[in-house]
Amino acid sequence: MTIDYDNLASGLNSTAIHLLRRLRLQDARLGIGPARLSALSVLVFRAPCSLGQLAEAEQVTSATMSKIVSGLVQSGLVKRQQSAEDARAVRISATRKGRTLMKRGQRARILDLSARLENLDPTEISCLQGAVAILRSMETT
Amino acid sequence: MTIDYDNLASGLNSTAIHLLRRLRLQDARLGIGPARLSALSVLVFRAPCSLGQLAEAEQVTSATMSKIVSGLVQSGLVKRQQSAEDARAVRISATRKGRTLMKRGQRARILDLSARLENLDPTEISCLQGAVAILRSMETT
DNA sequence: GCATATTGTTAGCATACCTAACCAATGTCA
DNA sequence: TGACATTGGTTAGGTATGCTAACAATATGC
Repeated sequence: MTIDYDNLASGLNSTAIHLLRRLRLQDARLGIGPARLSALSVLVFRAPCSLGQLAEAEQVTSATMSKIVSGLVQSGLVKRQQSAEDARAVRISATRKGRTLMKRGQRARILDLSARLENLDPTEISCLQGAVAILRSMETT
Repeated sequence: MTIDYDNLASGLNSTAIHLLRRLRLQDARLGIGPARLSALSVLVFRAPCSLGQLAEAEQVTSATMSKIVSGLVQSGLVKRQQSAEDARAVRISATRKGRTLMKRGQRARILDLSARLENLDPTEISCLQGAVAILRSMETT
């Protein structure tokens, strides 16, 4: 059996981009875009970290992450603090406002994507969960 | 059994954004980004269409799609033609160069994402294929 | 014929990505 | 100890991509 990897790759590209476009609409109501939300969730659900660590977790350059963080700081969702171990580095953590927004953000997702997920049967759900896990493991390969 | 829809939704968001970031790096070598590639693939693998139809297929506004198409036209990958049925409308189709690129693009994906897909076992592959199909059907819900 | 709806383009704005350049702090080695 | 290399982060410049608003041309329906 020949597996059409190209077709699958193309399908992943297209579904990913469409999914993000839909989520972008939802996120706009929170006044925050996908990149900022993704970075903020790392800080809220994992731990405060350095800018370089955050950039690595999010797979962008530190230049890009510096800008994303600046936007988050401006919105009062995260704060930059001088690192105790290294004077070059900064430690970035979520503010109370940022943590609250993540909770509200999750609520908004329930109304849209999660609601659509609820229309699926359990095999489809576990299929998606499996796909997420696979793609995650591929990220670290 | 309680399904954590929020966690799955969040996982889908995060894996989608990371996947696209990785693809963006690859696509830059082809001189085309994910949005243009997605639009081009609609024209190549489905059919030429109007700008509004393309915008709808890609779930963006016609203003956005006008810009994406302008970039594709500038790269010689698609062409705009006056519609025969409606003087307001344009008909957008892939050029030979655009069709060739889709083939070459697919080849380049083999070297990156497709290559990583090749490391997966068949159950993982069919899981991803299933996920793409599920997400596609969710798009039209 | 005229009011309204449709189609697509452009302007303006914001976000998100990159590379390049730069500076300060830290680490390494003779 | 000091010269040099590396690290960490910021800013500038540029491109792409998303939106809304405004507009012109065309199509539709009364």
